[in-house]
Amino acid sequence: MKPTESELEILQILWHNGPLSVRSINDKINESREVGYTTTLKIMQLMNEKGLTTRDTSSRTHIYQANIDEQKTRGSLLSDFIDTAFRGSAQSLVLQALGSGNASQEELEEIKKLIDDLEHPKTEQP
Amino acid sequence: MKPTESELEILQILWHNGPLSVRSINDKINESREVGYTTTLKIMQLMNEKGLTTRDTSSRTHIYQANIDEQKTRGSLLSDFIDTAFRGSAQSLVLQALGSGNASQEELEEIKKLIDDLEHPKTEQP
DNA sequence: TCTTATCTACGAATTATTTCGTAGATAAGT
DNA sequence: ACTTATCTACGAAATAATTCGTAGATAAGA
Repeated sequence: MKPTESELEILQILWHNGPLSVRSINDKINESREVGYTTTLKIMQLMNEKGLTTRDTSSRTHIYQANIDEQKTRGSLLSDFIDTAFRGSAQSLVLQALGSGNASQEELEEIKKLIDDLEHPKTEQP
Repeated sequence: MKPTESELEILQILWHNGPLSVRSINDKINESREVGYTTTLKIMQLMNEKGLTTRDTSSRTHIYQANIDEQKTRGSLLSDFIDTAFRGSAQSLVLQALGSGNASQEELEEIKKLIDDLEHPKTEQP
């Protein structure tokens, strides 16, 4: 259920580039680190068995696509991470993330807006 | 340099309970999951070799204490996590963390305050 | 004292993940 | 047609992390 590091790396690529061949994904990975083609192939075959991806095998070159939702996956990875690294406190995590100067002025504004929305929820529109 | 899951679990216990024996730590771990005593012992011996902890061996029962800083460790785990799970965007992480209803009213207020401080930095007090 | 409990050290088995070589099939290029 | 490149599948080695059994030393309890 929880993707490994390598699997997550591939999922990110699929989420942001749509369905791709093993070759394309391996090329993208190799932009940042060196990995053999068959390594990537193997991992993607395993991902498929696990249901993390689906693939189109109608042509010789198989085309893979993500089969789990980006938001949901991020969500469960995050709550896992909050538990193990921040002892369950989302607040500590947010304070640390913002405190270390990781966000720009505009981003901070957006976050404030989100908080306001959360604090004063509007009734749903029809 | 980067602690494993088990190591992090132990570090959390040390950070929040001060120097402890292997027995104490193993007891604490067993409150949530079952693990043999020598397993914990082994991991702590490895942690010591890696410099994650120091220990007092003056009595037969060795007393371990954390040798890396909680804030710094959290910080580097977090930036790692933001890179791998949120493609480098601290903003996305914060929005997700707050959006999923993980924070209380008071926590949201505190976060807003922090943002205000970040946006309007005061000159340092002497 | 002697028996039992507790502790460390060590080595090795187990499990999970990543890595890649080789073989066989198909397609592309000449 | 034939030679080369590309693709999948498979198996197995390499690496990393966790798990625990056993042995020997020391302390505690009867």
